[in-house]
Amino acid sequence: MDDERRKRLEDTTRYDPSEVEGRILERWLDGGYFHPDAEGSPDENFSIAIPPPNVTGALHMGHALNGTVQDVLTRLNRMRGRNSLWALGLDHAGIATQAVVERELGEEGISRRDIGREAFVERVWQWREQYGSAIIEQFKRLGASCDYDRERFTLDEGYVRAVVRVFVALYDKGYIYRDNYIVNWDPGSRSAISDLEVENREVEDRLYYIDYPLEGSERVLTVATVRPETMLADTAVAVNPDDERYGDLVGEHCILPLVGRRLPVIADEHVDPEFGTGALKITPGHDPNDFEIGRANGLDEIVVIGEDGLMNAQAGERVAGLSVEEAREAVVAALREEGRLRDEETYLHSVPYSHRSGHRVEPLISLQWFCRMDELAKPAIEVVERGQVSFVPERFARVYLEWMHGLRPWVLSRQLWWGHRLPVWYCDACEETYVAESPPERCGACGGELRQEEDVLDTWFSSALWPFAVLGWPDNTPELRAFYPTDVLVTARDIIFLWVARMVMMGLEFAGDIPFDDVYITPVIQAADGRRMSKSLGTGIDPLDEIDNHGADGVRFGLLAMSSTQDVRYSAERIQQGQDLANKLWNASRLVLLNAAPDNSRQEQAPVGAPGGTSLVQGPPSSERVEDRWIVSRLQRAIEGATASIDSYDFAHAALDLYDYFWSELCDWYLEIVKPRLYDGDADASATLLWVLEQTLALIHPAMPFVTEEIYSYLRGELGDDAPEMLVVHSYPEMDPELIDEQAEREVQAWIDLTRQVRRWRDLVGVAAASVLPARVSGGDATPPHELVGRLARLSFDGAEGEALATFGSVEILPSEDVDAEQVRHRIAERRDALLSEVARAEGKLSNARFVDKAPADVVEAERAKLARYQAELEELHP
RNA sequence: GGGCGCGUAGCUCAGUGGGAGAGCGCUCGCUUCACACGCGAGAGGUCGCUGGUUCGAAACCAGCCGCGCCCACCA
Repeated sequence: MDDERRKRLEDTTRYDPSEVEGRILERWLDGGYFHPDAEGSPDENFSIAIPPPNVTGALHMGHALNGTVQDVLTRLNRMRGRNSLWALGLDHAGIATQAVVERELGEEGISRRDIGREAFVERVWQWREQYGSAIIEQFKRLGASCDYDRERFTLDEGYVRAVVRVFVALYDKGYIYRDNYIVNWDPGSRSAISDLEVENREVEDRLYYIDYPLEGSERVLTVATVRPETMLADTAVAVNPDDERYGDLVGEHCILPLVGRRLPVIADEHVDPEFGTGALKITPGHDPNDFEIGRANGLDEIVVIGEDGLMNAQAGERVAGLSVEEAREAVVAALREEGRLRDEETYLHSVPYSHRSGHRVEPLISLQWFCRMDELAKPAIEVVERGQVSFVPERFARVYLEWMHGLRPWVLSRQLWWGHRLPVWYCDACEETYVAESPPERCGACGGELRQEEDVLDTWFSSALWPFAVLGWPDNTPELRAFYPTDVLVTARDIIFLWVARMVMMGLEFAGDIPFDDVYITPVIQAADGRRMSKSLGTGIDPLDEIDNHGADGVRFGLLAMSSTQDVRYSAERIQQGQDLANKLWNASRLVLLNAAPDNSRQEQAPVGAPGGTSLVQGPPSSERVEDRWIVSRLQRAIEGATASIDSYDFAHAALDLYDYFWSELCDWYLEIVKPRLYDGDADASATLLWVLEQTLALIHPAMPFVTEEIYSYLRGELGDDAPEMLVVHSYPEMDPELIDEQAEREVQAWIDLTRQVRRWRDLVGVAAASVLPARVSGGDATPPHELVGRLARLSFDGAEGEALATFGSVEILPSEDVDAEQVRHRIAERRDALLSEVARAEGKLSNARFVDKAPADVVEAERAKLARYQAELEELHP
C-alpha cells in the first residue's frame, strides 16, 4: 500500500458509498467480468435469464429485490468458478409502450391514426432509442452483474425470427387458428386481451328484473340482469332442467320486449335455480357463459356492441351510436314505459376490468387468432409433477399445476401497432390465407395481391420464448449451446401463469428442454403500512433514492434481509442495518489493514487448479492460539450456514447470519480479544486476521459487492501476486471441516460468558464504567484467559486481598471503594431468587416420573446438568 | 364457491416438539487509541381464541375469530 492510499485509509472513518460505487462498477465493466465466453456445457455453466424489464420501465422495488437475488446467485456461482451468464434484455411491452408514445403524441395534439402505422412505429423506435436504456443504467447502479454486452430486445431482428418461427410451427401443428369467438374486449386499448389480463373488481350495479312475455300465453318469464342493454342481442331464455317451475315451458318461445324476436326457452345445467328468478336471458354475443350455452344449443350469435364501445346498427335505430351506458338508460326507460320492468335492486358483484387500461371489459364476439394450449400443457405439467422444474416456495408448484389443468385457448392477436406483426397474409381476391416465415409474392391460388394481417401478437407470446431466444435461438449459437437450459428463474408470483408457465411450454416444445431447473418466487414488497407499493397511491419508494441515501450495498442487504416466503412490508430499518454493516465492514477492515504485519513467508502454498484460476493465495493460518483457532472455526460455521441458506434460496437467513457472524463474533469478540497482539505486531494474529478478512470479504461479496470490492483493493497488496485482480472473481470460500475446532469454540465461549457475567454484575451494582475493580483468581495466577477477561471487563489482578464480593467461575471480585456494598447485597438477593425458581422448575420436572421415563435420555440428562449448574451457582453465591 | 398464506416484544419479522429470538425503538452507562452508521448493560411477550395429541406444544391436529392474496362463467 503506498503512502497516499494508506493516508486515505487512515482518514476515511466513514464509508461513503457514493464515492466508491461508480468507480468500482467501472472497473468491473472494463474488466469484462460480466461477459463470459460462450464455452462449456450448460451443466458446468451457470446462467440466468433476467425477467426482461419493460422498455418503458423505471426501476421499482420489485426489480431491486429481484435483481439483488439474481445477482447474489450469479456472483456466487461466478466465484465458485462456474462460467456464469446473467442474460440481459428488454421487453418491447406492446400495450404499455404504445400507450406511452401515444400519450406523448397526445401532448402534441395528434393521435397515432393521424400519422399512420409506419410513422407511429418509427416514432416508438425513436422513443426506445432515446429512453429505452434508462432501466439498464439503473440496474447497473444496483451492482447487477448482467452481461451488458449481450443485451437483447424482444423486437430485435433475430428475436423477430424466433417469434415467426414459433408462430408458423404452431400453426402448422394445428394449434394456432383463427376463429370468431367471445373475447375480453378492452375498450381502453381497443384490443382483445387474454383472460390473464383481466382483473375482477367488486362493483355495485343495479339488477333489473324484466318480464319476457311467452308466445301465445298470458304468462311471462321474468329474467334478472345487470346488463339490460345486452338484451337487444338475446337469442334464448334458459332455465335449469330440474326446475319444476319452468319444466313445462322448455321448448316454448318468449317474445323479446322492445325487439319482438322469438326466443326459444331452453334447458341448461348452468342455470342456478336459486339466483334471481331462475330464468336466465341468453346473450351469446356479449357474455362468455351465454356464449358457451349458445354454442352448445346452436343459438344465433348477435353482436350489438361494436369494438368502439358504442351500440352498433344491430342494436336497432333507437340506440345505435349510443354508448353502452346511454343505451342502458334508454333500454331501461323503454322497458319501464312498456311495463316490462318488474323490479330493480342494487347488487354487488365482481366485474371484469382491463388490467392495462383500467376500462371495464366488454365481452364480445370477435374474429381473432387463438392458440390451443392443451397439448402444449401436457409435458409442461409433467416436468413440474416430476420435480424436474421445481418451485421455491414449493406451494407455487400447486398453483401452477392447478392452472395448467384447466387451460383454455389463448387469444394471441392484439389490435395494436407496436409489436410482432402476425406472419399471416390474406388474399382479398380469393380469401386464401398464408401463414409462413416469408409469404409468397402473390396468391398461389388466384395470383391476387397479398395483404399482411394488421394485428400484432400478445407481448407474452414473445416473452414465452425468452430463455432460448435471448441466447440467439432459432440460430444454433454458441450461447445457446453453452447456457441453455438456464439454472433458475427469479420472478414474482403474479406472472406465474402469464409468463412462467408459457416459458416451460415453449421451452419444451421448441428448445427441446425445460427452460430452467428452479423457479424462485420472490415476495411482494408492500409499503411499510401494508398497502400495495404504487405510484398512484403515493406509497412507492424509489430504489434509486434509497441507493443514493444508503448505498447499493445497504439496499441489497436490506432487501435480502427482509425477504421471506411470504409478502413483506418494506423495512427502512433493514436498509439502514445494511448501510451500517457496510460501514462496519469498512472500519473493521481499516483496523486490520492499518495494523496487520503480513508474514510473507506463509504465502508459498497457493492451491492451484481451482476452477477459473481464482484460488485463494493463502492457506489457512496455522496459529495455535485458542482465539485464533476459534475465529477460524466460527468462520467455517458462517460459511457453511450462509452457503446452505443461499443454496436453498433462503436469503434472509443468509444475510442475517452473515451479519451476526461478522458483527457479533468477528468484531465484538475476536477483534477486541486480539487487539493487543495486533498492535504488538504478533505474526499469528496478523496472519489470522488477513486470512479471515479475505475469506469474510469473499463470503459477503455476493450480497454486498461494492464495499467488499473496495476493501479488497486495499487488502490485495497484502496478499501477494497470485491474488486475483478483483474480488468479483475471487474464489468463494468453502467450509473446511478440518478447521472446525469444537474445543476452541467451547473455551472461548466460556471466556465470553464469564466476561458478560462480570460486566452485568458491574452494571447492576452501579460501578462506574471507568473503574477498574480489584479481583483475584481463586487458587491461582492471573493467567489467560483471566487476563483477557480482566481487560474486557475492567478487572485488575494485582494481588489485592479481602473477602470476595462476587464469584464468577474462578474469578473473585474484591471489595473496593468503587463498589456499593448495599447494591451488591441487593443484587445477590435478586440472583438467589432467580436461581431458586430455576432450581424449583428443574426439580419439578425431574421429579415427574413420566418425564424421566418417557423423555429421551439426553433431554433428561441435560435437565439434570442444568439443575446441577444452578445448585452450584447457588452455593457459590455470597450471603 | 374453491384454494393458499398469515396472526410471536411498541413496530417489522425469525423461530416448527424440550429452558421465548433479531433489527429498529425504549431505559441506563460510556468521546475505551476501527467504527457514535459506535461500545457495554438492561427492560419489554397469557406466542389470536378454544379444545385435543404428548411426559412435554409458540410449534402437531381439529374447530373458531381476525387479516391478506389467488383462482372461479351465479346472470
